Amino acid sequence: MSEKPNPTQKEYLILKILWALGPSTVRSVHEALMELPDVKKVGYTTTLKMMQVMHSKGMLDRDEHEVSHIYRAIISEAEDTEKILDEMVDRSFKGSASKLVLQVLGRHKASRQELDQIRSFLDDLESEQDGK
Amino acid sequence: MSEKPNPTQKEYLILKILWALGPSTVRSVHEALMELPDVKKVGYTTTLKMMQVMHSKGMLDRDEHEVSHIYRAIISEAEDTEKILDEMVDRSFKGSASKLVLQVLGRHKASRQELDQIRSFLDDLESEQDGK
DNA sequence: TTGTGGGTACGAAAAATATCGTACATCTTT
DNA sequence: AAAGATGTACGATATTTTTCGTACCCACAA
Repeated sequence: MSEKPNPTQKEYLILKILWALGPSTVRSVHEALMELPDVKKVGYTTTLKMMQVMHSKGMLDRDEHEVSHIYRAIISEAEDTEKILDEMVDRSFKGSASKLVLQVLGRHKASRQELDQIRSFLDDLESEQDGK
Repeated sequence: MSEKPNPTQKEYLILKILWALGPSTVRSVHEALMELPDVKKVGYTTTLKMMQVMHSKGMLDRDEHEVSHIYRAIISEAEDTEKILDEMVDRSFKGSASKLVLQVLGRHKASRQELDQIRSFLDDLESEQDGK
């Protein structure tokens, strides 16, 4: 029964803005959208309609109490990230999370503090594995 | 005039199959596609056309030397993964690769060997930082 | 020679997305 | 009260994506 059509690319753009801004009016989203480089400029009603459709698809929630409605993404950025990461570990890294970790660390320099933080997290994981 | 329209969801499905199978004929891709759970069954010519369109969009490359052409994805799975990961670190984790690492490790259990592997990678990074 | 079983190409219809015009309602300011 | 500035709603149109039907090609078996 549940068909969950993932957001299209344009819809995803709106989601990202909503995640960045938090619950917002169509106006704010529209303006933020128009400021993004590389996005075609469209009229206000286009963004409005877009968000109305997303709402009817159950992607956005909205508070109609105020004159100008406040929209919020139903799926959180964290959930979205998690989903993508999980899928990536499975598919691209054949279930090996460490491969992904290595790749990420190789490409993005982390500070000494961050590295230490990871290290102590590893410690925790290991002692957990050793069985309490 | 390079407009790089990312693959749509259906197109992405085909890319994933191509990554999994390696260069293949439309027939193979179509069959693999039909075996996937949760995907609507469509006719062979649909998959064919889909791949022809992707080819004309420059997403797929093909060897027409043989009767039945062999298609391959132009962007590699690794490049795709990298792109997504980079974007994710920037946007979701505000540039902090370690946050992403922590989240991944927290959700996918890694073996002792894997953890050690990460650890030694961290060592390398640090000694690099300390200056040779 | 006449199927039959692959294949490709491709126009066109169907379906889904994206864009906009216009009608309407509410405030605020003149 | 009329004019502006903002907003929502929503039908229509435009554009893209997805799905097929059909025409054709070539090899091979009957």
